[in-house]
Amino acid sequence: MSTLREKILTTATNLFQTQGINSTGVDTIVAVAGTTKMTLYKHFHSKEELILEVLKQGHQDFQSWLSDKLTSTKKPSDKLQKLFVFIEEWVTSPDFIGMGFIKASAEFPNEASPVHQLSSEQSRQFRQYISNLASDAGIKQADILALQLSLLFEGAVQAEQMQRGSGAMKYAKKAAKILIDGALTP
Amino acid sequence: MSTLREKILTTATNLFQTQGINSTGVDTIVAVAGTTKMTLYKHFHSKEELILEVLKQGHQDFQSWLSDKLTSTKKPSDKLQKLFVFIEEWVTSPDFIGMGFIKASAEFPNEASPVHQLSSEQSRQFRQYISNLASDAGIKQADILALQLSLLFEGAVQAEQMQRGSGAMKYAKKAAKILIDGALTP
DNA sequence: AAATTGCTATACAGATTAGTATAATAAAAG
DNA sequence: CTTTTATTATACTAATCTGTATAGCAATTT
Repeated sequence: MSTLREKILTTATNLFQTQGINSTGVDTIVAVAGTTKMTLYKHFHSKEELILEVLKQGHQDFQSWLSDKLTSTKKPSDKLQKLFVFIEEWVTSPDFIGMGFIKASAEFPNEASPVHQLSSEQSRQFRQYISNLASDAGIKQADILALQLSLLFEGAVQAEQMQRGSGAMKYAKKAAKILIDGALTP
Repeated sequence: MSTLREKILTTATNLFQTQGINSTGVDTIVAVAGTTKMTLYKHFHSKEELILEVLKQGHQDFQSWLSDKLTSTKKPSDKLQKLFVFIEEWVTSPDFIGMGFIKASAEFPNEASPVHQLSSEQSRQFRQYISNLASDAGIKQADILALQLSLLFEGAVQAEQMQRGSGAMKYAKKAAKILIDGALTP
């Protein structure tokens, strides 16, 4: 396993989030990663492929991290509540740089774009993950609640990126609690 | 008053939203608008100024449209509820192309960028507008409710852009009603 | 009639972009 | 020892980008 490939991936992840995807050239990526363009293009056939791999890696890391965090919580209805607690920790941690698929879908609005399609798919997967948690908690219309919670989540990530330290996720969490409690007691 | 300036503005607004801001060159804008680069640069000193003007115009149009819609509703507490009804109409209308400041802040993540700063300011203004409606309705912690409602709004606009016809705003509206009702009856 | 104004058309400069070609270096594997 | 593999370094191509320079046209204004 090449360590340079991972170095390029993490460097690109950071630059894409902090400077924008289209605004970050491959020359900048290799310079920061401390390698050359030839090496980058041996590991990734094109910039688009690099973008897609960055998205895949980021989403996988996030989902793994979240699943790990939630294993300690046993009761299904508690998991749904804990979800936003952990997400708030993540968002307010100093090394939070945003959610890949949110920025990517904004920078690639054309629905025919592979980047847009992957972003859309990842957003759908995350919503499905929440929906499964809601189902396990015995909530009837789990899909609807999952959609509403994901709106709060994505809106808060966006708000946090627009102005760091806005505390958006704190109040998203409180709103989520109201919606979850409402869905739990029919 | 030049009509070409407006033509350039509306053309740029559409292209920015459908193709992305950084992905849309001034050559494309003038070609679609049916004019030349010289004319564009007579009306706007730079592409950045054009972007800023597009944002200002879009935000002003949206706020005017929303204020007009809400004048027919007299009772303050009803206004807050009606807000999401009108916004859902707007989002589901066929000529909906998204919210300028949401995409702009994603494409210009650097906080030092004037485009990012204006986007952030417009988001803040919209939240303040909601907060004022909440205050008029007699809600105590109006700022918190306004933040939560704006998260639902921005999340839903984002979701609608990620997948048209997702119906995200419909359920954002229902979530908003729950939060508003909860805030109205303490 | 002359001058100003708004716009078109075209060509260009200078910078940046994604991606490739080629040669050299260093280390590991045969 | 020799060959393969991974990487570096540099130079390059071809396209694209923002912004400007120059010249001309057409309508309005003075």
